[in-house]
Amino acid sequence: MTAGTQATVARLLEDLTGPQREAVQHTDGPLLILAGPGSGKTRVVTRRAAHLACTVATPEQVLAVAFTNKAAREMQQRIDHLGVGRGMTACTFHAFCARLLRLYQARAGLPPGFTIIDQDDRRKLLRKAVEGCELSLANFPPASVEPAISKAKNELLSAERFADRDLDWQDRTVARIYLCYEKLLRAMAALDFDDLLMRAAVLLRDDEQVRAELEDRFRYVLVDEYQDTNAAQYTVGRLLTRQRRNLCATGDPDQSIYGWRGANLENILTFERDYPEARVVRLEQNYRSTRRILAAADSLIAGNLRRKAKTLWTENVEGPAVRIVEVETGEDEADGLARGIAERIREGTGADRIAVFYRTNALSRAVEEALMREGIRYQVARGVEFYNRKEIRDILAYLRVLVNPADEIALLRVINTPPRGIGPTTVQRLVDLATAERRSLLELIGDGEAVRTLGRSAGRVTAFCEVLHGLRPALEMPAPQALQFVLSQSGLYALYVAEPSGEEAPRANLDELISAASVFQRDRPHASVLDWLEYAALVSDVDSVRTDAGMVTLMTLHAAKGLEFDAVFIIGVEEGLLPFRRNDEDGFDEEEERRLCFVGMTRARRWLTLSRARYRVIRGVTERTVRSPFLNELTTAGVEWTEQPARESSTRQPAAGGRLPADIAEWTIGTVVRHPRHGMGQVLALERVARHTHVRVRFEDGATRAWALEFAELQRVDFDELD
DNA sequence: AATATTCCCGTTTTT
DNA sequence: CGGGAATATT
Repeated sequence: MTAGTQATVARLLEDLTGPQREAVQHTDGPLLILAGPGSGKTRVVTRRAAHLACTVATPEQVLAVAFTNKAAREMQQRIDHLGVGRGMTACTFHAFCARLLRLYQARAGLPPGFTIIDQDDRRKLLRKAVEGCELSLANFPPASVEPAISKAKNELLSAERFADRDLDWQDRTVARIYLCYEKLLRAMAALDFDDLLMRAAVLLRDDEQVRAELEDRFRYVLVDEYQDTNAAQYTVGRLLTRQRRNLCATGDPDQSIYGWRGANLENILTFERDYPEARVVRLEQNYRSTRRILAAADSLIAGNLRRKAKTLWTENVEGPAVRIVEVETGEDEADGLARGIAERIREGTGADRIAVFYRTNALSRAVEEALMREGIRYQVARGVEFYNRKEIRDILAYLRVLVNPADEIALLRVINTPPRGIGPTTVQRLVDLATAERRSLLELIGDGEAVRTLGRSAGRVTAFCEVLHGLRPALEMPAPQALQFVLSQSGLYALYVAEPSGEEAPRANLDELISAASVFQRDRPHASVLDWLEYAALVSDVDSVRTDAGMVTLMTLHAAKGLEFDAVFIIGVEEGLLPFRRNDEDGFDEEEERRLCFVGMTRARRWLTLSRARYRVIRGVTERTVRSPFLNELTTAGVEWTEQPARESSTRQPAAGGRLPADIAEWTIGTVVRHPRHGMGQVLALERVARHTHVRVRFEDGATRAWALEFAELQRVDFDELD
């Protein structure tokens, strides 16, 4: 070891605690790092990667796999920052598998230029598959078949093998749909997200040579967020490290929040059984949160049974109380939140150090409005929404057709976008003809003779074909130029940008897409349009969240994993919302919901507020809510409950001797009420009489009384006030 | 064929 | 409430 290397190694081990240092210095053999929130895991992982790269391996031999693009990018940046380890691979599982499959495309039995389709396209295809099986879409909604097929793929069950098993009628039907769906995928040379993992896993499993090559290339493999791996990912990790067994898994069972996507908590819980010789390092000291926040989070997660017991501790200060705020309505909640944030900012916390988390994206709206009213700048992490915009999908579809002529979904999308007079009838005739002659649509469109049979529309189809042909040069261009070129030559520019009466948004979105492509191309100068498409298929909007932009960040609890903020507000902590419950749902997992809440809470460094509204507008209807059981589980002393008064509102009249509802929606049949003289009762009916609403109540004494709503001396009694 | 309208659906989280 | 698909209209 040279003196320079020695100095570097010393620097990598600087300011680490005992367990951290142990993990960083571990080189050969399996390693499990059980890392609690805020325990410096990323630091350990990146230092370890760098340490490997300057002691026992070259950077090229180290592979770090993360779960999200955001995590992968952060890892890459921090490794780069350490100055050693440039040339290391850090990417998501899906990206890694996609790259693998491109590299060994022929050996994997895949067509060149295969398309990666997203959930939307997958739904469309699934729909087609259901129809192809002559089943009713009502009985087999694609959205309900999807999880079954996804699960099968996660378990490396091909359609054939799936169909081979002993199945009940329901599953046999799913098997038929699965087979048909696979046929459609093959026909359009496409893979869905699950295929990427499955095909890569199968390739590694069945192709000795490929595996040997990869094992030789990647000698040290690091899998972050191991608790979120599904069976296919688990297999990839295992197969990649079969000879050397240099698999380092890091994670925290208490932060497993992707069970709904097939993640198997068992993978991390049984790591020690899979790798009996594994070294296990526990990182339990928290450097992030105050004692009170940590204690509250710990008291919550203690309610879970399926976990590895762990003792979180910190030397940090006790800090301000964790606040639980209960308010009347979702609007009150948002208002109070905005005021709370404004106060934080006034007291000196930077806006970019503040975040609002919620269970579902739908909750962001009220918050956005309130923040706008307060004049607070914010950014919303919107998942895949950006890539679902019509204009974005349109332009990507053009590129897809160019790259993969078999991509029929993309072709059908662009054939009449912008409108060029090729209507459903013509399209149907083309599709039928293609099916009958067993030719691809694109081929057919380029066949003058076949097109001529279309009669009047023939000219338009030919014109479209020429447009496509004219777009071909885009394939040779850098991504941003290719996008520009397609935009102008396809007619999309005229449709979305030049259109004087058009909206602003499409233009801005297209601009954003092009600048994203520029950034991509700048970082990867040799990347092709195909690479860009692959990248675009595997990213989400969450990946572009900046934490240095002077803005408050709004995001889902899922997107919050791996981040930290000085002040965190979690809203909508209500039964059914957090924990989230669907009426019929079988897959409900309360422990996972609890972990989700735990993840959110442990993002906070100093201030943590959880709030809940008694009434919330859900799908346009005001509904009563019930306090989340999770709030009741925060039993530590450092938690402070607050009742926030309803905001002043012109619609809310002061009640005579009681609290009057803001509107009738607050009073539903069955609402429990208290009357100053008659005692407790329950609302029997609400009826409109002339310009008044009458409320009819049955009291404990058995009597039924009725008043006009504005004169009733009734006070609503909330569930949680009853004991 | 394109646009306007209605209606009906479902309704989480992300690669 | 809001998006998408089916239906009506121009």
